[in-house]
Amino acid sequence: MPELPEVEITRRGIAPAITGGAVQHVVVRQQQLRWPVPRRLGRELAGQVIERVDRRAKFLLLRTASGTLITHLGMSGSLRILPQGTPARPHDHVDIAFDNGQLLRFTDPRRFGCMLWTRRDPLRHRLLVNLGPEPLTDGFDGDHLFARSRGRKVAIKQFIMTARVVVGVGNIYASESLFVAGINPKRAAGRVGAGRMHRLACAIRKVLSDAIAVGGTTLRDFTGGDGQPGYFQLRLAVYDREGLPCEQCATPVRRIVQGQRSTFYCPRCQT
DNA sequence: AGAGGTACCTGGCAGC
DNA sequence: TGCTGCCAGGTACCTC
Repeated sequence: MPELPEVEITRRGIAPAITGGAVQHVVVRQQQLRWPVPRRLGRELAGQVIERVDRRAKFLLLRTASGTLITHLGMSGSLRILPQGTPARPHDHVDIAFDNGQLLRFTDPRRFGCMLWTRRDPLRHRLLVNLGPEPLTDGFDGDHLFARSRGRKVAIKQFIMTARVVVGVGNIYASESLFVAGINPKRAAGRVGAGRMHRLACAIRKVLSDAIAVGGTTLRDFTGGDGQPGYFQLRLAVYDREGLPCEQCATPVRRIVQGQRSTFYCPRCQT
């Protein structure tokens, strides 16, 4: 479900409800997520005040004075604020109850998400320490993409989905960004010139920030952290539009598979 | 070092 | 109606 915009929407949805709140107790119904939920999570969190809710890549960081909850929504996860006492439904794996009566509920049918705890600087955690720059901050631009891609034969689409290169570009927005930049997704990363890399970096920024501005892309049942469905669907130019006319030239949008993931592009506009 | 494939898991849907 | 097979937003980890 979530790409970076959806994770950011979730962060903005839950942060006002839980920042400054003290954790009353934690209920873990399903410990087997991507990695096991630590048994000590409830003990560590009980009584702690959430000082900030940060995001790094697609990880959400719930910071307290004694440690940080690191969570990821995987493919199908969501975090929502609910009133305490809301009955749990299937796949509601973790509840964090707050002393103000609120409940932060983690739901994840496919269980590719995670909930971990660290007492150390979370940015030095093994899952975060090797991540590339955030696409919406200053450390990311065309020069960075150009420098990192020289000599690389991997397809540009897979290159921009590599977390060590840049974080937060998932399967949907990779296709969309390449369409905006007019680059064929099959092109070797090392054979995209500096000017086009600049355009690509701009396209990634624009696609992601537009998606955040409209509340994420609605796919199936995505809902933001405030429980409001992401109804304001960003119109996607190519993703999931196989055979439909390109909005620029009317050529049918093509679907291919790269690295076992679907890619959509216009064979005429993207070279 | 880089490229490519596998693994984790469930649900929805098309096709028969 | 019910079965089978395929597809899905992510990413760590394995081998070659």
